[in-house]
Amino acid sequence: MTELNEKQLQILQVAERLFAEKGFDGTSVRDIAREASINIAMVSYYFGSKDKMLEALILWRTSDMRLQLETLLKLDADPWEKLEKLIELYINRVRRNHCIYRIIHFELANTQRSIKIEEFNEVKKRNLGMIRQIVEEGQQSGQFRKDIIVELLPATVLGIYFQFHNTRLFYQSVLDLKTDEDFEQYVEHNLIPYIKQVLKALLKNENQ
Amino acid sequence: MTELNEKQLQILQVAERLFAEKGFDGTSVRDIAREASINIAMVSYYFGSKDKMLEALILWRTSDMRLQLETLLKLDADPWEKLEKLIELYINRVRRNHCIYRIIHFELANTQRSIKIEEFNEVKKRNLGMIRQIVEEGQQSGQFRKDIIVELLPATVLGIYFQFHNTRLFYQSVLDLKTDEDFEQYVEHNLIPYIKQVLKALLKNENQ
DNA sequence: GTTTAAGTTAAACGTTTGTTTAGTTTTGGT
DNA sequence: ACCAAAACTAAACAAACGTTTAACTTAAAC
Repeated sequence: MTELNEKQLQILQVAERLFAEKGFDGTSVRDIAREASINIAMVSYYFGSKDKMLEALILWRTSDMRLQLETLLKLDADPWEKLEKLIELYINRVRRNHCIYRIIHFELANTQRSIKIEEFNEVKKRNLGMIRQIVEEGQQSGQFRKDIIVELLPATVLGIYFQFHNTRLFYQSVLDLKTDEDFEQYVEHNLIPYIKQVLKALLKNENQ
Repeated sequence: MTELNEKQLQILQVAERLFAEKGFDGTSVRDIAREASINIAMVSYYFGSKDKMLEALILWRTSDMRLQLETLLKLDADPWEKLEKLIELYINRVRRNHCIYRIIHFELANTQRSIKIEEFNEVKKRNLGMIRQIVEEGQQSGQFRKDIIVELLPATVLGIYFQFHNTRLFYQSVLDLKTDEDFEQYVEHNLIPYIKQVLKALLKNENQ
């Protein structure tokens, strides 16, 4: 895949939404064609097959997914401030790309489907390296504790967020969040601060 | 659905594994019939349809999923000990039932599929009530801090665990976990202790 | 031993699936 | 204006899908 033209992007956008809503196997090429107002044959014409379209979709999205951590690193701020900004960056990226995240999580674990995700993993490794730098800064200044498994920090931030979304119906019932707006408001004003609180508590050096 | 006979259980067990591996839409009735060594028609004969079989599967599994929290509550132990036991109960249940959890998370969020999960939510609410009791115990003895959003504690425990599993390939690469055994060992000796550490840090009353 | 119901089967049902074909329209360079 | 390449379409393709049918076997009851 060299370059994507306008029509291809239009198809991928529709496909992304439908795959996230109904799953890859639950979405037919005809569904995509109908909603994208194109002919069924265009999928094969542009991407070769439905499977290759999924690969193109993942490739397209992941290439755009690197965190803007460089600027964060260079920022002359308190490690605690950097940590907050870091969490916000992560959550915002996930919120913007929640469709493709759903797809990747779902189809990746799918045994029979073999998607190329080396690039996806590379992005995650890069981001992990930057997190490690921020954590080490905090450790050197004595503000963060020493025994931190940095690798598990992304899983903590994203895990809490995804679990909240995946059990959405339960939380809407328990927390009395009637509308989608209520739900997003809770994420903004309660969930994200909670995630920050969790990481702060975890990283705080008690011996200081 | 009144009672499940041996054959029905055999079918559901195979279906559970395949749905978890390949998704509901990615698994055909013929796949299930082949692996369960039964005739294709038996699915419709016993359950009515493929969809109703999924409902029966979820109903069967969730009825068996209540945490044994009652004994934990009555235990005359330190709140910190109870917290540890609580986390172990949660994780162990998820590890035992990880297939049905995968299915529920992914098929539930599926827009077009309308599965009855009131019972599933009821179980979760019951469990949440018990967690609240344990937390309140710790708060009354002054060991836990007061401003805890109890509702988000299950999402924290399960979220970290699921995220670790969902991005398995990434973590196998980053943490150099070559075999399945290595992976499970890491969960046992690193991930679960980490989750305990997270919750302890979060709940600990600093003003004590 | 006969009867009745439940269990089980292979085959066929009508749809829907992803993909291809063969033909038409549009586009852009000369 | 012409032509070749690209874009696009309706129709058809075989394969796979979930489900139903009708016939057959087994099991239990009387």
